[in-house]
Amino acid sequence: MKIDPDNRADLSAQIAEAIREEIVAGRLIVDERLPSEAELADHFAVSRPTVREALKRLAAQSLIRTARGAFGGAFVNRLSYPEAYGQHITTSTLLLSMNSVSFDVACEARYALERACTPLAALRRSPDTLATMRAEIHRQEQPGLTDEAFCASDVAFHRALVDSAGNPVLSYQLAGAVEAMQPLMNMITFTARSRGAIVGLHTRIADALEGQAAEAAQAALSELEAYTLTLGRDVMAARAQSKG
Amino acid sequence: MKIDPDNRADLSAQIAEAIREEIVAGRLIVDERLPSEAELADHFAVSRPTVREALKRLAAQSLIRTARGAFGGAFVNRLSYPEAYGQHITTSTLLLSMNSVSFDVACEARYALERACTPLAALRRSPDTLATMRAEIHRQEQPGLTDEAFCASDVAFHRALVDSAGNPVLSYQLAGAVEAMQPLMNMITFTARSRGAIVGLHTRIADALEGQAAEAAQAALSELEAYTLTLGRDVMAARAQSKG
DNA sequence: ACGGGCAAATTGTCAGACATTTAAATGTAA
DNA sequence: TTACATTTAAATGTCTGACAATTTGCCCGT
Repeated sequence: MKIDPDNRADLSAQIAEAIREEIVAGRLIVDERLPSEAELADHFAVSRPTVREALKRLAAQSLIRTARGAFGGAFVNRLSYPEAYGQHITTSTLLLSMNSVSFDVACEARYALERACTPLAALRRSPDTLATMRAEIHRQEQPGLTDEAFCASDVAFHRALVDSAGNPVLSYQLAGAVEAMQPLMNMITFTARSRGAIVGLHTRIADALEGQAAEAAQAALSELEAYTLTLGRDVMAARAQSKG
Repeated sequence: MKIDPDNRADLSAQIAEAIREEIVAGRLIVDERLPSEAELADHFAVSRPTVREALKRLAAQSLIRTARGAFGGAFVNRLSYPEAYGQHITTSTLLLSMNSVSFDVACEARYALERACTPLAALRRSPDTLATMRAEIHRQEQPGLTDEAFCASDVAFHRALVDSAGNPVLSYQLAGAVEAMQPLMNMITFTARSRGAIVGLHTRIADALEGQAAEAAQAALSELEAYTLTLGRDVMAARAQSKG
């Protein structure tokens, strides 16, 4: 575990990278304790603040956790699903918002990925995820719901759909796609008419999954994609017009 | 932008979180300059090293970049696709390796996601991505190839397949699934016979995409999934036996 | 045997200083 | 006037040393 003495990059970045490689390569295993900050400073021939900056970088990525006190220190962290979810969603959301990704492209990606789940979801859907979908549909039928709350419920419905596939890796990968769309969806004004159409398609999807009809679920999902696309395009067109 | 004075968590973590929220909410926009470290230290009533630790946390997530010198400082970073790719891949790889995800589950997720790409890939495949797939197939036919190099080429082939869909958001989301499988795939010993079978299926996929036959591509992909699964299960069974 | 307090180890935070880098401002010469 | 060299100011990068807060284990007295 060494750093390049004539590298001009930040020492703390180099040290963080060196330790990260040890973790990724499996030479530092989960729950293993790293040397103390003083020992690391000695090893890399830098000061303690520099080591600390490196450790904070790793902590920000959930690669390590720290504990104070005797027998405390920095430990290799077991990356949990919730932590990974959070990081993935933050990154995906920022990637979309900062790179002016079009509504069309984001929408296409999201629905393509969701369609990938439907065969598995139809096979394995549980009473639990079905109940969640029904509950969200019911929420979406409430007339007093704000657009934002409607969107949030929409995300919850789609997450339940993805979770129905019963594959945590799939759920993790799709969390980014589904959640990252929310800011874009939030720009849409949902009329009573469009809400009705969406709720109808959600119901068709839930019914299809309950009846284990993968094809029907995919068809409804595709219709929902087409409908969402028209809603999004209307918003974008209106925005473009008000700008120009 | 404030921090809770009676929060027992690390000050640097609180400060990083406060700034991150400003960025995610869009109140700090891309390329905007943050106050200098001294000013931030003053604002949050902490010392400069504490502020620096917070900034390093944000830098580790590519949320900010720093520049030295006059008119330097910390700037909100535009999250680029390559940066997001890297973070996503690291997180996905560690998530799989640290949570003892079974070969079956990872394999199922990966191929389900790839199948989601094939309709779009058949529609939009470019000469460029087709050439990449052909080149990787050719590489995979070389007899002297190590198992590791074969795996790396396999990943490159599948990435080209995903990129064929021409949707950068889709490519980004799938990068994690495809790359994170590599360590698991690296445990497999590829015999000449199994390599031949895989190359054959790769060729069928490339041919199908070139002929814009989405159905045929999906069928070949499903066969590849089934074959990969048997290879993986053999390895896992052998491992379990040597252990017990 | 049990509980309380003490010591040690470790991270968290602070203060101040110096080094390094960068770009703008300034000065100088052709 | 223009081009180039120098100075200067501002900012991050790094170091040193110190103290605070926290946690654990151990010793000691009851």
